[in-house]
Amino acid sequence: MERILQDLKVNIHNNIYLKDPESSNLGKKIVEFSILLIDEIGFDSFTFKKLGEKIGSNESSIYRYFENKHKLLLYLTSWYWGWLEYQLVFTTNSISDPSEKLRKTIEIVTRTTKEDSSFSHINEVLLNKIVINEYSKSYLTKEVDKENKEGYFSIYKRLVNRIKDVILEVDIRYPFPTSLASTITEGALHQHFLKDHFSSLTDCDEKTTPTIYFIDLVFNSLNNQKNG
Amino acid sequence: MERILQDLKVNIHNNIYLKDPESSNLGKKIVEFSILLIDEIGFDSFTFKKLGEKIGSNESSIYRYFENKHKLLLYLTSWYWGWLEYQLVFTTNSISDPSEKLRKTIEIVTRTTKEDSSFSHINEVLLNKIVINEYSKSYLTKEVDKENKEGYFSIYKRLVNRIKDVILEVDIRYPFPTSLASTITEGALHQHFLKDHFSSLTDCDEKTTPTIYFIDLVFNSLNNQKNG
DNA sequence: ATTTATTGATAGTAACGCTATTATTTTTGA
DNA sequence: TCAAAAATAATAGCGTTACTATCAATAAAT
Repeated sequence: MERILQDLKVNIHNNIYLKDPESSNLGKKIVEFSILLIDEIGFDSFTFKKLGEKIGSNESSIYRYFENKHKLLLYLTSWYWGWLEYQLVFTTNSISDPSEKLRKTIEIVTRTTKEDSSFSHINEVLLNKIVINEYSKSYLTKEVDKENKEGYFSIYKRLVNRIKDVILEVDIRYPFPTSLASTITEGALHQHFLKDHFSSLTDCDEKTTPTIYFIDLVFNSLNNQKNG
Repeated sequence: MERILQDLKVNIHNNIYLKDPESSNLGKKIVEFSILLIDEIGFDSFTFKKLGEKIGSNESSIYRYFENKHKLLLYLTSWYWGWLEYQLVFTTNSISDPSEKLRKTIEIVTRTTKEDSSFSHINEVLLNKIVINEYSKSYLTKEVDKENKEGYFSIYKRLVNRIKDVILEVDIRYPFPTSLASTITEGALHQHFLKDHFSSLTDCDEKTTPTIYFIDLVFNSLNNQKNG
């Protein structure tokens, strides 16, 4: 799997970028260092000018790859969800027992990324932190419907859909599989955020992980006689 | 209750504003029209200059009430959570049956605000929409820890804590009452957002409300023999 | 009626979010 | 290997944002 992941190129909707950042050294540096800089100063203070200074390149050159920092965030988060999706598919497709498969699925989606899988220039640990802290900002905009129609969120949607399918494999009669899938995905990010900044709003910590919480939550709702 | 709510003044941490907007006509106009304008153009495009034009007042005057638009958002969302908390307390404190109390609590927290309770100058219907679309932006910042220490999120935290207490009244042995409470609160906003913009990521719609989904989710987890 | 507080008007500044133009370097492919 | 093409860098510029400062005009309070 490690090898497969290393050779993998996440397929990102090509309207998100003006020029494919994977197609050049500068492009890769933009991606690599934008992750470091966004993690460091936050997306709100992040600018292409600062990024340019960081990589010894010019602001105007960065604009040839991405229209604006919003599109760059869409790129980074799409990459993250695509990467998670691959992990999900490769890890769970050999599991035949539906409950075991769901358990593993929840684990992959809700766990913290602990080590940089050395995927070339992309630091997945920091990218995971960025997704926790900034992902919501990519869709909480006035342009969300237009961008959704353009397909900018399709990888994320496909991921949530996969989770929904795994849920239904365990309990075909559960009435809210899609909402449960989106609750797990978004809720896990939220519990991680709370763990780091609002510990009084979560039971999760290093020991009681979001994974444990969500596995309990999900399996309590499935195969429950109340359904149907 | 209507009367009580009309006379109510939500108690907002006084470092959020420079001058209490409730203390003057201009202050009330700032609050009233900022809700309309943020709903109209979104928080990202919202500026004090535009608000000034809208209310026929000067940008610099608005700056005498709020340091910046971030603080104004904190004010509006704090007000919203305080208002919700009052509804919660007044509606549920007479309910003695814990399950019934929890059911009502979930309903209040997860439902859409349908009519403007004519609370003076504040349009709660639009404010509810603003909370759905913008609340995350108030805490997904680099300053969150400092602002949390200052107490800017205390109303929200108190609300989630109340929900946690109601959960524990139903099932004292449930191991994740705080996470469940924060999942309901944040998750409801998210499901409403999905319903409006990503219908393929939720089972909720006009008929199947977030309330129905969360009541099912919560009660499936409580009084479950697996606990303890 | 006059001090005091509030609001408005104007100006200014640094940074942001770009776009345009031209110069320089790097790549390529004939 | 040389010339054309492509990519990058440098510079400038423009409108807007996010303020701060100053001073004038009004309104409120004593």
